Amino acid sequence: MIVTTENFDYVLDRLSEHPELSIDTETTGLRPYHGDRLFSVIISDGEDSFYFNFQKYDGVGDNFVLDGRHLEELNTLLLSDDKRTWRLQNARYDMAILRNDGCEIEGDIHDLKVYERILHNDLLPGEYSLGEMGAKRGWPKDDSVERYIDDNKLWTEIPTPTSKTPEKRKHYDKVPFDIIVPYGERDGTITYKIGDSQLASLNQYERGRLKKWPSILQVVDNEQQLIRTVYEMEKVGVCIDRDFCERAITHEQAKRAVLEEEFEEAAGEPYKNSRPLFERLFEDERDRWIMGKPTKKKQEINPSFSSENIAHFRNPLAQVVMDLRRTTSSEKAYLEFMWHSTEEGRIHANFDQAGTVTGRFTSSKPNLQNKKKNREEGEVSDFMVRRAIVPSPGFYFVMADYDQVEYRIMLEYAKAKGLIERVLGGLDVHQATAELAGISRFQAKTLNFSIIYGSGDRALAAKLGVKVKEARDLKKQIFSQAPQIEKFVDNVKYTARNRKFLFNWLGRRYSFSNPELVYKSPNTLIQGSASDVLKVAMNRCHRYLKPLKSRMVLTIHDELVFEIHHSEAGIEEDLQHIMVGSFPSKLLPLTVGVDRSTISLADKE
DNA sequence: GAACAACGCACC
DNA sequence: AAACGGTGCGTTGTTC
Repeated sequence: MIVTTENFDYVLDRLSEHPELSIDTETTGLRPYHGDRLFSVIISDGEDSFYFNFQKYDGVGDNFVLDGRHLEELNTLLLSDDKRTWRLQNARYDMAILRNDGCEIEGDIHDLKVYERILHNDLLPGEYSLGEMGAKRGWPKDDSVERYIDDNKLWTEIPTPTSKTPEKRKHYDKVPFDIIVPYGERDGTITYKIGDSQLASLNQYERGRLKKWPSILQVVDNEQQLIRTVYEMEKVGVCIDRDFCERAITHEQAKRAVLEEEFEEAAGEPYKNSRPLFERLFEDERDRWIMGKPTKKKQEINPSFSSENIAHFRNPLAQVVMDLRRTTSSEKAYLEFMWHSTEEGRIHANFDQAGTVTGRFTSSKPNLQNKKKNREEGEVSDFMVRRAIVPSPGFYFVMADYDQVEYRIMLEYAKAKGLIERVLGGLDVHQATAELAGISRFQAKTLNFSIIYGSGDRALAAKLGVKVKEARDLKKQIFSQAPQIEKFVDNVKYTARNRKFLFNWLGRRYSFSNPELVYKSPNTLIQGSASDVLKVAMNRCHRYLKPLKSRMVLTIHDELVFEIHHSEAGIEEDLQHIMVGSFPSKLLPLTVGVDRSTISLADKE
């Protein structure tokens, strides 16, 4: 029902009785950190959906339009009870939007996507939307608003500096009242009902759980806390050195212009990153082409023109292509930073804790987890992408990362005594493998990765640059010295194949209903275990930092980045300690390396 | 013309 | 017997 100025108090009273409510907002756009605002709030109690409208419409009576004072009142409901559970889809988004109007939610957050990942971790990426999750449970998708926007072209195409395809911004606030209201109310009801269904599934899991299996409730707990942790982290964001970006863009563009000219001169046509073009260009050295894998749809096998492969071409244009790809990608990264930064020069990227099967985060808009590190010597250029991210004034960066966390967790799982002893003695894990098996560190490292990634002998041989048989022998050699590793991998696969699911140390569940994908199970288990170590650590660090000025700003799979306030210098030791303690190891404790980085620009001057 | 597939490249 | 894991985002060419 629509909330009016007349029934407002009654509705608020009624809602305040409920320990569980769903909440959703309709907004002017999808960018809460770039000025988008809510124009309605929908709250459901399982029986009814209440549409709070804050926008004027032609032909809609004034009593249907609530104002700032109503929103303030509504906020008292949001804040009233820290025991209430709020159900939301993509909670951090609505929380950020609500904050723009001075509203904050107290209590527990039941995020549908987060729950769905924990409970039914075998859906396709697109199936964690409200529409799909509802449709799966028998409540068909309502696309009336999307359709209206499309049919009436209620969107604007905004050109972006990083892409040829413009961004399509939809104007939800232009959708007529009588179309948006039932749609909003329905979404509210479905949000509530999906929440019910998820709680039922959770109870079922717990009832069917055997004593020896870890409880999925630990994962639920940790993920629930994590929503607030990530919310705060996104709110802080990171500081961008925009002057640096601008200089870097000029630099990269100049470089690109020279290279493009060079390319066109030699090739006789403008540069394009195109397979057919490369096939023509490098025609006369077919003998050096590396063929790829058969494609999914058609059984085609195409040559690969990746930089790794064309590096061995005779034609000097190969180098130009490599340089061009590198330059454009750097240029894009800086442009992306400029595009996503706010007027204050900050980026509030999106960190999705439910974005992956294993439990890892994804990062987008922009993705801050794939920015170039420039670790090779001689690769030092005047500009490095990560240098565009700087500490806020008054802070310095601390980057804390787990040392070879996945391999260490595997040793712990496998109880690989010989290797563990060597690592405890101070060797890094690859060196330990090398010494135990009597091979080079490079060979050991490659092999370790192949175990963790579940790669076959052929892929391993390709990486090592040897024959398949030699790769197989090398593997045998290591397994004979560290039989527990082989046993661990076999056991995991055996369980995945026969029981069809696995738990990691915290209780996260992984399905393996498709036997063809069982080879991934050791990787899933190890990668996922490491991801939960980091997620536990994130909550603990966040709690530790709460009374302080210092804060967590980034999470990159096995690394946390903090801004430490100068007045709190030294607390990185505590954070390191918290991170180490977040995995309950019995044989091989994790270790965490800490790097301190540049003081902020403002402090330098 | 939009949607999809395939690829390339950055990260862990 | 054999399968190299998990991501986001850009371009290009193909298909509907």
